[in-house]
Amino acid sequence: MVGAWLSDLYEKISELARRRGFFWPSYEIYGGVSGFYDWGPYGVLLKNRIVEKWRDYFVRRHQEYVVEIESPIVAPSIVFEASGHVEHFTDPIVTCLKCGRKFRADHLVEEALGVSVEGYSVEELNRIIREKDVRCPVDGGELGDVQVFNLLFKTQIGPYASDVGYLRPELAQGMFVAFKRVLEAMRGRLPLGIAQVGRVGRNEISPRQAMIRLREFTIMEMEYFIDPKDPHGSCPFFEEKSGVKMRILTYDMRVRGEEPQWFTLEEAVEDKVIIDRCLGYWMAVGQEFMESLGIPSQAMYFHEKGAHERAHYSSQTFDQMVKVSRWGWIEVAGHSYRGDYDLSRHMQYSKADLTVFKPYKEPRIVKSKRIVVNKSVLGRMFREKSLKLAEILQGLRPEDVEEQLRRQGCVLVEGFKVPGEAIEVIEVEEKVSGEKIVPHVVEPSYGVDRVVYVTIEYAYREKDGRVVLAFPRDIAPVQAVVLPLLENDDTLVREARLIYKDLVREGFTVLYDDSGSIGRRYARADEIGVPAAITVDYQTLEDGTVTLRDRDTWKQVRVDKTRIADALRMFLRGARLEDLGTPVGSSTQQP
RNA sequence: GCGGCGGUCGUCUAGCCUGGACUAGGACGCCGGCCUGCCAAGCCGGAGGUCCCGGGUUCAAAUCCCGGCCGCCGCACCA
Repeated sequence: MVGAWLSDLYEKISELARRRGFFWPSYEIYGGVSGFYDWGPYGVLLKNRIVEKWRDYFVRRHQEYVVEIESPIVAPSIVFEASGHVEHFTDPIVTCLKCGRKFRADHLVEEALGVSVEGYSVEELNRIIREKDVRCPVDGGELGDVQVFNLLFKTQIGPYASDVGYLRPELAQGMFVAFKRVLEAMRGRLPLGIAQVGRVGRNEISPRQAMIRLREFTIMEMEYFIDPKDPHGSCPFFEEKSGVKMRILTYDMRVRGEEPQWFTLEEAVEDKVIIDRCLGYWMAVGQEFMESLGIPSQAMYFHEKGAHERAHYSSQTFDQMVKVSRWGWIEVAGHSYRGDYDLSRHMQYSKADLTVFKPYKEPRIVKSKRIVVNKSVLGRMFREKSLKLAEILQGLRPEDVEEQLRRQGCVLVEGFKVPGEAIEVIEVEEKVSGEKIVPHVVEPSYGVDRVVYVTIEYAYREKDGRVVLAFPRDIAPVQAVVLPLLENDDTLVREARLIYKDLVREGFTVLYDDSGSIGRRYARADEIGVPAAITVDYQTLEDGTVTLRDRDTWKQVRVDKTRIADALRMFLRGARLEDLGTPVGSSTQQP
């Protein structure tokens, strides 16, 4: 019974979503294109509130260290060459000419021949397949040529075809490329979190599962830059969350066939289940963030990826999983330890200095040797060769120069003898006040569309044959509905319109509804998850109070209309209904 | 991309097998009016359909055939 209910929960939600305007497949009037979804009016409101909640948990509460930026969707190809996506986001695929099935060419060759072909080019894979006569593992059919599937959306920047651009498949590169600027703006200190919310594109081969797997979607992501040698200083808020409990399934546990286990953050880090304090901290924040959206902690766990399952940049990754009715456990976030891979690669490709200066507590005196070239002597001796020679001499190791001078009184360079009077090695004392380090990065990255979907799924209730979306009050797309008890009484209608306008002026997202019976209107509002209903009735005309109804209990209290905005604000923050006014007797069944 | 199943007002669906009387019917929802003193009540009226798209067979196609698109399931894929 429960299974049957669960299995069509997805159907019910997509039907509701289309009917009431939460989401639907894009380009419907042209037949649709898979992998693209529109968010409708209430979907956008809900999504915005969830994004705002994420900002609150990840950015605002850590504003001393975490800032948000926005960077472009399109990047020049070099960015994704540096990031490794041009190389690694590409799969070599072969098609069986007999049955049409597609396979990863490298996997097939490795399985068939038992040798590693990692890093082989398409041509090499093709040659091996022909030489060794690798065939379709299903029906033994001959294989076609190896093709390359790159999941990056490719485009062109400006009028020249040679200016290749790509749509970003993740936000991270935007933060890495802008790292130097943001660090400067944040006065050069670590730890530094750079967050971003934005659209990305991945040209999936065959996306399905509604908005669980899309070709274009929104990510909420943070790159948290730390000094790897200072695990404690990198996570100054660790203690606040050290008791947060998370269900974790490590790779080893998975191999042994075990179930996820509960760990406090502190245990997980101490037991080395999580390799880094910051990684663990942000997982704990992520756990609380998802719980604040109404996802129970039992319906979540963190799934550690094995070495071969991880992305090319990661040394540990946990997927944050949430259970949904139709597809079982799905990934809503990835929590990765990216090390210094990305910054190092961008330093290499851009030649920019992306290091962070880490001051010592006390400046250190460092003695070092330096080569001093006497250019006037050198110039007189070697004339036009002297500039070139000076450059080479400066590049030598001081110790080697010293050694040569001591042994033979001169330095041999390019076949020339440079005598002692033209070059000497001196010892200098330098005050060094710090060192340059390449920060490591911890990355929590959320797929917004999936998060919104699971939020809807966990908010879905059926009550007396009616559908209620019981969103947590503070993320409900619409916060209140204002209703005159009867639609044909001008006095009630006028009063309700005034209250509606007042609430709009106060900054709330509010509906006004006077069409149909009061019960129908409550039901309509419940269906899109409006947490509060404010009804103007005949008592309002007498004593100026209105009723405030709780979507989840259907209980009502009377509140003075002049205080309704405050009461609503408190209600949305989680105040108990009973504390906001005087109870209305069970009014539902009165004759 | 392969295989299976499916696609009809906003939504859910009847009709399809067995081609024609289908001017594609119903329910819910939506809009307007009446009624209604608190949980999808009732009455009247109304709007709303490329029967997924294209081609074919036929005197005649929502219905049969082929191709495509989209969806679901399985396989493959998912840095």
